Amino acid sequence: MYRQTARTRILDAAEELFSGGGYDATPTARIAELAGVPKGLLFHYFPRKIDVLISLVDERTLVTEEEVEAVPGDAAGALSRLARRLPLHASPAMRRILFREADTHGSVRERLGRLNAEIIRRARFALELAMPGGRGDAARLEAAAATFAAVLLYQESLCQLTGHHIDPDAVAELIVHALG
Amino acid sequence: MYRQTARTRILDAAEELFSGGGYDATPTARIAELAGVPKGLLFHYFPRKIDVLISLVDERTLVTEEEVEAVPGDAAGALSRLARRLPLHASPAMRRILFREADTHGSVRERLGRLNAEIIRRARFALELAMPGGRGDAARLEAAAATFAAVLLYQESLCQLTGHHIDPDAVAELIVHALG
Amino acid sequence: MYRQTARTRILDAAEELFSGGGYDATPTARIAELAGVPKGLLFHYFPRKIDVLISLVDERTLVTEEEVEAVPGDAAGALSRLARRLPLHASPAMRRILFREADTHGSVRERLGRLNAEIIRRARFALELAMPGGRGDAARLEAAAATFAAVLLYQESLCQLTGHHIDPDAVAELIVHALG
Amino acid sequence: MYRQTARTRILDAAEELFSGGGYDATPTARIAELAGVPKGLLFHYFPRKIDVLISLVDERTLVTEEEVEAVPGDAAGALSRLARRLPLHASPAMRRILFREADTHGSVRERLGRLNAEIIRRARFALELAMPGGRGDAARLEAAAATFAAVLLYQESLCQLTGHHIDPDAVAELIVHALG
DNA sequence: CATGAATGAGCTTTCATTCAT
DNA sequence: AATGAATGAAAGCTCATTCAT
Repeated sequence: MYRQTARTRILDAAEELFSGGGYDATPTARIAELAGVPKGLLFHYFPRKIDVLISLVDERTLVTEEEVEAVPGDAAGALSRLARRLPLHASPAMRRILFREADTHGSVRERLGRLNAEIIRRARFALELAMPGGRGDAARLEAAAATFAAVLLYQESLCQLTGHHIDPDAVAELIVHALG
Repeated sequence: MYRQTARTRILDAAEELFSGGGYDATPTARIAELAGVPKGLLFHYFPRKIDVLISLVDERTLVTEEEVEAVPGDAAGALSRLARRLPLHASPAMRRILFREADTHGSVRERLGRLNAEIIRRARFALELAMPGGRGDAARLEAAAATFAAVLLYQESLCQLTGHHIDPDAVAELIVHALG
Repeated sequence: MYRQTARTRILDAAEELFSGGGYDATPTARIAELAGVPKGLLFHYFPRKIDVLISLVDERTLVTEEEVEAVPGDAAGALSRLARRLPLHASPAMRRILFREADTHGSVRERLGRLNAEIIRRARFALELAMPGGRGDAARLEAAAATFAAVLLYQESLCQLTGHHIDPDAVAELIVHALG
Repeated sequence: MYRQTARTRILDAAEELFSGGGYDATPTARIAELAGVPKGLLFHYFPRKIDVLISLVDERTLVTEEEVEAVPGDAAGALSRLARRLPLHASPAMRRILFREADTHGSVRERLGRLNAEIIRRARFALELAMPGGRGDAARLEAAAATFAAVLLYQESLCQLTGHHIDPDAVAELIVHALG
């Protein structure tokens, strides 16, 4: 009746519900209901509840690790671009799931770790290329990259939890200035 | 039989278990068991499960908001000191609970919000006092304070989730350099 | 395993137990046990315990409100027939439940109210038709109908609670005589 | 601290709560709370919960069984007076308890049985004395007395449950007319 | 008498998961 | 693949009752 769409609709429903109320607080029955499929079918596609989360992260979250070109001399611009285009292909809902359920299952944690590493790598790359002459030692550069990654990763959560908004562009400019 | 200790032991047990497996994944029965009290007694002190979490945050978490002295000229030192002494009186376990269960209940979120605001306030204060002449505009100072707060708040989670360690002292030095 | 019978067996068991010990004093576990189904299945069909009672009243209690023919001149006979055939399709057990749990839930109360109204309507109809000339004013006729309804409704409870038996036929004859 | 009032206040509270929500639905804790006494004290005065109900019925319900004078010739008046002054000394709340909890415990049932018997006895007495010559045979007189008792006992419940009001005076007049 | 912490059996309800069709 | 009834362990919570002080 649903052909290949049943599985997709289950994942759609789970994405919405996990992102809203959290994995633990979402019964499989509600996922099936929202997906419009019978409860049994859910377990046909995903033998255990955790498999829904795992598949979600596996299939709807992609940390892009390809090389990026950087324009020497415009480190701030490169960081801003990084902020606007996280190396993460994922819907806002999936992002929330990724951060929220990081300790629910290893596969989620692993994905988040990869994302963090990739952001750091790119930030480091941008800063290195952009600041010729290697002013500022390696340790400071490392701290700068890690700081930028932390801000990017938690900016959204922080805003949601504390109401305090952080402007990534301002942080980018700040960091570049620190290394300039 | 337990005098005034039963309630305390329940909170002790909850602190340990919530910090370990999370609020949702911890049955009240296990809390009681670890506390060495009958299940019913838990509900004598805490009518609903969520009240255990609320009391924990209420009683074992204190965001200190008193004024702090700052030494003009040593902004990096002030930030380092802030990092080493968060304006938060709480055990490591309670800290984990605070960050992890922020979306489980409003009272937890509120406490985390207050903590964030207080860190930003102190960081701003330290930076303002330390950099005479007001070099660097207000917006940049604001970004610097918020960045430092984000790093302090999530440093521990980040390390736990991604394995990547951030050195707050290095970040402090970086930020001060940016405003210098 | 049970086909369409599981739900029926649950209602059967509930009917027996509610009628015996009362709604409040009957644990859902005993209903399931008597029905020979697992506890969980009861909540599959009836999400809350009260839904068992509501369904019971809804499905196993019918107040028939169709018109009735009355033989002019034989009011006592009509009332006796009314007593023997209450406009209520329900087992003796369901009758007991109806009277006993009237304040447990609105739906039970509503059903009992409808039954009372219907008995009064029929009694009035029988008396009106049977006594040509309208001897006895309207108020007396109304009191007669209400009295007969009260006796019919509570006759069984009264007997059970006080041990005192009332003969509806004698009351019918009495009432007709009063209006004669 | 309360001297002899504690026990009284417990009974007061129980009377209010039993009459409102019913015996089963009233926790002993709420009784103690409303009475303003600690839970333990309740069980000092009443070892089991049911003892509260029993004491209530024992002490706050009195079926008066003394002789009554009847005025020959005014049966309707005698019945009306009986309706207005039930041979029952009890608050409206206690009345509700008596009818509602009749199957909760034997002592309540017994009291209700005594009340019913006494009403029948008085109604019979009034009718016998008032109608000289013994018109109407004994069986009809018996039915008349029982009918009047049924109406008096359940009039209040009926009104509460079905919304239908019965006027005892009209029933009195009706019954007397039936025997006249 | 007075107190309220302590006790544990039992309650309703939830839920992931299985399985026959 | 599709269906939803079936299952039972476990959850949160209630409550009459006990008891040490």
